[in-house]
Amino acid sequence: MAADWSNELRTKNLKATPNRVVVLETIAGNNAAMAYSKIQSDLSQLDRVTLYRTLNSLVDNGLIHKVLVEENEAFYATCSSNCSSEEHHHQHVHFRCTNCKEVTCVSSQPINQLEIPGYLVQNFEIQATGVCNLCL
Amino acid sequence: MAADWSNELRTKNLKATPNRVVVLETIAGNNAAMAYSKIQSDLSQLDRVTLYRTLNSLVDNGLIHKVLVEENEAFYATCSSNCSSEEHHHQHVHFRCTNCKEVTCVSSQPINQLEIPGYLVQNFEIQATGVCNLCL
DNA sequence: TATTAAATGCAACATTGTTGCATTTAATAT
DNA sequence: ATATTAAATGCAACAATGTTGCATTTAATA
Repeated sequence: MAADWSNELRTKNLKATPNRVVVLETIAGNNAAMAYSKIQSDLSQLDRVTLYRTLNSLVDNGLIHKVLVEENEAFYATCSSNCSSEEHHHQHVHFRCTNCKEVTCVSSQPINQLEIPGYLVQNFEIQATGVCNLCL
Repeated sequence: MAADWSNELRTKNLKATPNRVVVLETIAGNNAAMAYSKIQSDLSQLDRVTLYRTLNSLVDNGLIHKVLVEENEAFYATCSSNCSSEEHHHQHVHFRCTNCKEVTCVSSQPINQLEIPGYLVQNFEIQATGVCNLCL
């Protein structure tokens, strides 16, 4: 996606600090969603609290999204362009491969809208597990 | 669901200890999926490590399932009868209400199977956010 | 270049995850 | 009813992550 993270940050009214840019570059440079522990070890020079606050503000402002899988650890991936501070729209499936353990955002939109009678569905996401294309 | 948790436990080859029964009763007695912190405070007499191991083993053996929402905390709910140690099958949506903050398992099956070209999908679940029937 | 709101780094503490080990207990055989 | 045994428990201890406050630094702007 966006190579110029500084501009992306300013578009979201966030200061384009070196820390934020390197966090975005790190996550975007990962082929799959990136585990929190890997982000932290790859950026071990970065203060832990700063990373914590940076990730939160990037999620809050629609630049990255947080993927929760069955295990405990959170994964992060950069957002497509239609996310904002108000809402994250992900027309993809969060797929966790039981073989290689990678978590990838698969661009497949089998459902465009989820209807639940009596409920107002504002957002939804699908998490799938199985074997990914590379491991098959 | 099952009122006789002792038998349910033995069916899954787990010893029917008082601790496990009270954990199951507590979670089942909650109208919605129960936040970990609430489970712990409701069962504060229970050793924290025992609760941790109990929850894990109940999840592993298909008696409860773990629901992860966008926030950090895990929620737990009892399983329907078709779960096992091999696989959790949940023909429902995990719905988090942005108003009352409750996480409920909504029995709606808008999709029976998820197809992703090139991938083997073994299991999937849907997490939705919005406004629940009680808050509308 | 000066101003200022935001971001950072550090200390400190809270919560939850995790393992090892000695003790207790549920299930089973006798 | 009792003995046996594998599993469960409770406790200590430590690791990882979440979270806040505050003084200092810095990016954006005037």
